[in-house]
Amino acid sequence: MTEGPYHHGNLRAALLERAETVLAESGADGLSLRALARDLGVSHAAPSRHFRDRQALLDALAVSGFTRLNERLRAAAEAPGPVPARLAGLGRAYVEFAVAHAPLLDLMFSAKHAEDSSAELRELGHRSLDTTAGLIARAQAEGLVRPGDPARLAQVAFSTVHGLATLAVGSLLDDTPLAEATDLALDVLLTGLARPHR
Amino acid sequence: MTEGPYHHGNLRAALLERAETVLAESGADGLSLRALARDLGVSHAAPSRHFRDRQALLDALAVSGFTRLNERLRAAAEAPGPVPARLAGLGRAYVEFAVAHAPLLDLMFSAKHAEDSSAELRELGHRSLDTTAGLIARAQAEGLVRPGDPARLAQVAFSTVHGLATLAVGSLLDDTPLAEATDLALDVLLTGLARPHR
DNA sequence: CATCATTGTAGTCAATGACAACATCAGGAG
DNA sequence: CTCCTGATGTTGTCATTGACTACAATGATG
Repeated sequence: MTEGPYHHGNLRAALLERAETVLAESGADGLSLRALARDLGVSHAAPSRHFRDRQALLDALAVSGFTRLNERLRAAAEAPGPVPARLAGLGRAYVEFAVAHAPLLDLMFSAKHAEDSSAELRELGHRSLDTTAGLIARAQAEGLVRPGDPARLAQVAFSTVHGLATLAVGSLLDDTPLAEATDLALDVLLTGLARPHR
Repeated sequence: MTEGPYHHGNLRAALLERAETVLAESGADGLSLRALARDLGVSHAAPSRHFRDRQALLDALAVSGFTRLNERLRAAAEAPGPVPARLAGLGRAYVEFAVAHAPLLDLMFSAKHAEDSSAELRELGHRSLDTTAGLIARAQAEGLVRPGDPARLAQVAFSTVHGLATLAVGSLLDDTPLAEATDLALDVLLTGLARPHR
């Protein structure tokens, strides 16, 4: 009404940034395009210039989330040290990220994305799996992990940590400290993946 | 307008039944109290007599889902046969249920429930874990599973199958048949849980 | 300077959740 | 039998929201 230039300057980025905050605080259900516009001091229809509809914004958030997650995972996978320790680090990194950004993870794995961005999200999800599969393949080469398609073993590893994060967010771990539950899960997982000796 | 007795007779049950169908077909986001009322031929405010608000209906659906899931799990746990086979059956039963009722599972584990029903949901979630823990304790008694708090080992087992179901629903298993992914995950899990020989 | 795609605004519509006031019905108290 | 009362359903209304349309300001480009 009273101030500011006609054009915001970088509304798209501002929308995404504000949306991330709201998502973290109130979950995806609490995200309203009009509320975002109000927060940023623009008109209620301005967001539509950057996101076709609400779902498009949610999709963009999911993409951003996967990108950041993949960076973390790659960093963990490329850390120095023996391969099994790196695998465990990868798992811990995933659980930490998932619990710290629970509503975002929900978005990332929720199955209701537009057809086109769905392809991109699958692609990004695969990158997470590929990172894990790469490390598993390396462990196999060192004779530390059972033989088998690394991609499929990565699915199993991923399932374990993702499920654990879900339980944690859902308050189903009770008084078990998350770190302890994570360590136990990773121990069971890595033991199960290990090459059967003898 | 033109027909039917003033009182529906069993609106609450009818709402829940219809809501389950809509949930399965369109997900939780597609659930509208007014649409339900239209479907059942009652006025738009009638549902409010049975569910304080939309969330209360979703909570009731989640409770119903957990109850049915627990029945399935109990049946699998009490099936005849050796304990390890029953553990695997329990896992398969979970994955099947989760994939067949993906939006319902989302609801059950989504963290945005009213404070009071949240307690009931946690309680029901624990029953699932307890069923698993009971079977694990039995396996420990037979010397088949590593020592340790059965409740915590059950958390790990639960994580694995729940995460696997999430991956499957999110189309992240690619062309891997779900049954094969499940078998592999259960093999890794049960191997990891097994008592370390020697 | 003139043009025009981009970006933002103002106005509108239908759908929805929530609420309030009123209507109907069933069953018990007297 | 009559009256009362609580449970259940209806009608009316409001604010919020997503989506759409027409219009306005901006600034890049020729």
